[in-house]
Amino acid sequence: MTSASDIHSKTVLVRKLESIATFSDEERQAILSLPSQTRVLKPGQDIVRDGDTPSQCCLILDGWAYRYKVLGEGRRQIFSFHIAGDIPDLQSLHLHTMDHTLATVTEATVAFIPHQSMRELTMRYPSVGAVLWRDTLVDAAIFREWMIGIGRKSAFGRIAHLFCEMYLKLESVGLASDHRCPLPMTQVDIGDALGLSNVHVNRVLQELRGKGLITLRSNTLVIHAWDEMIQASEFDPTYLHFEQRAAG
Amino acid sequence: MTSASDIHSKTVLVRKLESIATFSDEERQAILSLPSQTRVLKPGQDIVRDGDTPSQCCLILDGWAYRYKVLGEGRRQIFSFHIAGDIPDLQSLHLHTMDHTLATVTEATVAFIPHQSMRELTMRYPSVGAVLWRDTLVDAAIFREWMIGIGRKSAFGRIAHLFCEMYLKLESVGLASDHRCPLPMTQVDIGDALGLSNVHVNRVLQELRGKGLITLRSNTLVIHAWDEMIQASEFDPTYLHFEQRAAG
DNA sequence: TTTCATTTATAATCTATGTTATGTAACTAC
DNA sequence: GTAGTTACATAACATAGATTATAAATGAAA
Repeated sequence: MTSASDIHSKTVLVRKLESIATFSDEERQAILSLPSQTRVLKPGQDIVRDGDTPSQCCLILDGWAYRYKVLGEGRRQIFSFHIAGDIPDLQSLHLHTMDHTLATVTEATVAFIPHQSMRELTMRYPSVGAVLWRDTLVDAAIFREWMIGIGRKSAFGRIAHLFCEMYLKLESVGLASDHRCPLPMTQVDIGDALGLSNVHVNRVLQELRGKGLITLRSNTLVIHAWDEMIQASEFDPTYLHFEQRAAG
Repeated sequence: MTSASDIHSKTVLVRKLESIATFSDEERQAILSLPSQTRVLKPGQDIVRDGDTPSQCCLILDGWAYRYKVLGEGRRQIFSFHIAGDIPDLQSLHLHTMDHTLATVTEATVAFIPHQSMRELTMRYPSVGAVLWRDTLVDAAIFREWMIGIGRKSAFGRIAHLFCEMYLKLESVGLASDHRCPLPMTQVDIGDALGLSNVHVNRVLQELRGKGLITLRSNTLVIHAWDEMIQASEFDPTYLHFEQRAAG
């Protein structure tokens, strides 16, 4: 639990938003000055539930989270995985009733920011509001890309695509490099995200390993053959809408 | 082709946005005063293409549109169907490169509104901007719901769910009532939206008819057994985030 | 070090849905 | 009114991935 003047927690937010936009110093400062309350949560713990009407949103500072909805007979669909810098329930700012649940994958440190403060920020700095809007639009673009996978790609292509996506998301905020990244979700989680059974996820993982494309051990993914992976999964990063920056 | 002072074209936009929000007279007037250029398009015509960087967005005045992306070997994933009042490419206001294509299903009348005018509107009336943002968030909520269907529901449940959703969307803007609505897409389109082959879509339609749940003829859908349909498809309209209005 | 729970691995069997093929009905365009 | 085109319907066969079952690793807890 930290005080409202804790600036460090929002640097991860600035870093994330700067992967899809640019800010002036004043805008950056306004984001860093947002009030927030930090908390550490256990793995597998719900943060906001389907049906809730939250009055704050949740910034991930460390660890992983995911969004899901449960159906009858134990079926579950996972919509997204989230990492440090993400605000996975930013949509609750304008959709007052949650239509799904947000939960932790790993132990996670999260900062809660009051909706009221977010609204004041977007009113005072409409250009920051536009970036937050943009962030929710990228979120939607990722949903569309997942729809393509679940609807029209093989299990092999789907899993390879997810791995490429997660690697690039982590790399874009400095949490991965050299085609190596953390990947803490279970095979059941991967299946529920991609519309597959855990058994079939396991089969495909063996296949990916057998072909020498990846290593996946102790929650660490290494992609050995990036080009083959993006080709096999028809991966094109356009949909992530990263801000283009001069290389260097 | 109409002049910039054509107010009637924006009344369908106001009607649509009032299905998910409320406006003051001044806000309503500001929306009606947006400049636009109207055009009539043939069925199956692309409006904005994957890779384009449009400087306007497209308001549907009449007819149906849909969004899709094509993969290799003729595979196609449809992301959404759109009706009068929708701005299917509103996301292009903040995502500058299209990551999919928008096209007409039927002959359609559309109004193009310059991004610049939309930006000015959101700057002058932040509350209107919030409603437009909200509209893109509902769009994303519908993507999530489709992911559930494609990932975790049977073909039967998916198709029934789509029919319930389209009926409610049309009803909410006064384009349907009595569980009867237009449904102009082909069985191939339905398959590409729900991750099914056209053959299987046909099988399931026969089954829906055989059980007396629906009639579907000449692009008109009638849902005879609403309760059974929503039960079979696990349909819960919360995700559409309609503005609650006092019944009357 | 043993216990308990979770995750991963693997095999055998089954099924929902895909694929291919063909015919018919409904529109469109002269 | 006929030709061409598109959409719908149906059958036979094929398969990707589901289901069920079991057990081996792994890791946390005591």
